Amino acid sequence: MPATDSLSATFSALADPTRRAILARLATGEATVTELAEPFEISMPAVSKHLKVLEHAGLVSRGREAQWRPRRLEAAPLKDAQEWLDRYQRFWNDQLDRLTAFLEEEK
Amino acid sequence: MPATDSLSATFSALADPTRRAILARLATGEATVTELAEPFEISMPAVSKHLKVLEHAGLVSRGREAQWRPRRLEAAPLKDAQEWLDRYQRFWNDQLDRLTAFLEEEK
DNA sequence: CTTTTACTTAACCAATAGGTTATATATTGC
DNA sequence: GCAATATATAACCTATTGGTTAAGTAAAAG
Repeated sequence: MPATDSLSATFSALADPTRRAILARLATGEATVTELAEPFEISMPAVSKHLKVLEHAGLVSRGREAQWRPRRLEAAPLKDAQEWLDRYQRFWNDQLDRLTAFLEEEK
Repeated sequence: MPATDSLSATFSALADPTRRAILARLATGEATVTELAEPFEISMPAVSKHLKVLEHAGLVSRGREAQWRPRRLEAAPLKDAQEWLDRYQRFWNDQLDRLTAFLEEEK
């Protein structure tokens, strides 16, 4: 069962620290592949593959300017991910409340 | 480079629709493995494996009651995931604003 | 038109993921 | 103690992931 749905693609793309770092870099503005690759000790093709994963999830788009292919952050899928998580917000609040109550009890 | 950090484990766990469905079920309350497996057409061991992934990410905890091992939702890691996404919130707002402005322009 | 720069694609590899069936373990109920 | 129920583990298979090196393409610059 390949995870073809969009939310799975998004979470899957976010599940790698290199890819999250790339997104963090793109949050500061457009960047070329070489610029994006610079902080990492992996090869350019490896970065290309990470970018392809991010593009497939719709998190990054590709421009063209001479021989550069500047990448841009596309945040829309992140919004979907956040909306999915929103539905669980009450649980971590509840659980924190219970923890707080318990610690209060202990005193 | 195996993704050992906690955020990667969380996003990775969320990247599968079966596991998200399990979490959704657990949001309605504790459930046994058999109960959790019921909606899916996969075998019990497959469900067991999904549960192990969720437990490894700290999203689910395991109780014991007679021969049952009821699972419970643990929402804390979801909070971390949301906080990571929070930092991008302004981007999807910005991009929506730009889109709105553009559509306004077109009229 | 050749070289340099900036990528991308192909071919390969080892490790992981997600599934299976078959076998073990633990607890309850007769 | 023995059978039934609930779950876990083992052994196996295939596809995907994340990396590599080597070869291909595209635009700019000499």
